[in-house]
Amino acid sequence: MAKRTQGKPAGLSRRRIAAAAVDLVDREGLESFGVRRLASELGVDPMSIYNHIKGKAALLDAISEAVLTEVSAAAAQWPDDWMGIARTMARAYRDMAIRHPRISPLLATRAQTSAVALEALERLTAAMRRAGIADQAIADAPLVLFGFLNGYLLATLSGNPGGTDDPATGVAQPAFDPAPYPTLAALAPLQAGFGGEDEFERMLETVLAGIAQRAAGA
Amino acid sequence: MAKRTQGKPAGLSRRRIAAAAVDLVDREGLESFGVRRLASELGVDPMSIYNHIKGKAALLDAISEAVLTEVSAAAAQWPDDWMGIARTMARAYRDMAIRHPRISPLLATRAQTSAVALEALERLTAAMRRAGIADQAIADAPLVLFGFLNGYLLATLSGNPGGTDDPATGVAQPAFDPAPYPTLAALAPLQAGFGGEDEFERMLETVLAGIAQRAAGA
DNA sequence: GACCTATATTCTACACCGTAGGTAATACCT
DNA sequence: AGGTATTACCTACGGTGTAGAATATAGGTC
Repeated sequence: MAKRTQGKPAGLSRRRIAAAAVDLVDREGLESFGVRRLASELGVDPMSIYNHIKGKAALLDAISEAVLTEVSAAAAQWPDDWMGIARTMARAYRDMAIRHPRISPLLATRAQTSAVALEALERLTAAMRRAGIADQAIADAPLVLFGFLNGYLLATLSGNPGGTDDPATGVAQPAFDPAPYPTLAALAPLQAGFGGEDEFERMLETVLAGIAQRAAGA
Repeated sequence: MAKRTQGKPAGLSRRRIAAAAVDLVDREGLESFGVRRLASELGVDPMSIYNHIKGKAALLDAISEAVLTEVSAAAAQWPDDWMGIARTMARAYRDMAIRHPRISPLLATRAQTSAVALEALERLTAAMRRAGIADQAIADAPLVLFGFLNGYLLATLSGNPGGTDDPATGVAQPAFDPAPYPTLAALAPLQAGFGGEDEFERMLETVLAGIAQRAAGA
């Protein structure tokens, strides 16, 4: 009966589990992700994971934390002006989301209170204060910026503006009847770069312009 | 053996199922929602639902569609100017999200290609064209606006900016160590109305200002 | 009215899920 | 060397989505 291998160390750790979970979700998506799939990926009993992470919800938190850490690590040095900081943060955030398109919905859904997130917000708001902007405008800015980022990335990374297109060929198909929506149909060609870098930069500048205008006391 | 009641009509329909699903998610949340729960709510066998809606994914689509219809029905009459239309749409969208806070994550996550959604976008973009705005700015506007709306509502409706507060008393608790984040700590009082109407109006105007500035050819 | 067919409903069954509770083997500290 | 805490595993329970088959009603055709 001494067939068991129970106590033998499997080298599990919160870090290793989180890394494997990120990989697994990247490969197979959030839908099919689960404790048991992850355990079999790690060659381990499902229950072993519970010694390091309390449950599935905590597992998802660990995934969020792991990819968020990538974001703050991305920018080696930060600009001094608040707009530069905001731009750098937004781009690093988008780069991460593109690296992990199936994880980014998690970030948008779950409240962000981790240390890395708070550090980033502290950096941005401190720079805005240095620039002499009104406190209320500063307090509002992060929610406007990250609200937009989350919503925009959610929209562009999972689906497209009506219809399926082939990511390989990049050929978009309208997939809606153009007759009742003449303006949308006319505008469709301009949405060719949906989710692309140029589009992102345009929209980011649009949002930053709004924040800047309010910062200027408009 | 003639105890079965199988063929007896239960009065199911796509509409009735969707309405019950909306009610159920409103009451008990998305986490616990499922085909079986919904079926027992309707006093019906789980598989009966499949005669009207193909599966769980289609069920979630039906929920989205149902609440989206509320949005377009909300505005009795629309302004003529594009900013007025955008404001009206944004407010109706927020009202719906507040009525169904546990459903709104669904809208942000799933691509919106339903007729009601397209109609709304057609109305907005047509008004912008009438105002003589450059096509690229028009084409970008909906994604900026609804990106922000989805991200903002996601953030405000499920959780708050770091820490739990009691919705009854409305007393917010920072719940993060203020020492490493002096600016955030100083700004915390200004986030008292987190998720409130005043805050929403300020941020909506911020985003609209950005769109307007680009519309003006900046 | 009598028959036939399409459709709505239910039943059964399967593979999977998250996780509570209990047990064994190792690692670490004294 | 001995004792304890940690790590890992096993078993089991109640839940899930849904494929497949059985059955009773509704509606059209003669």
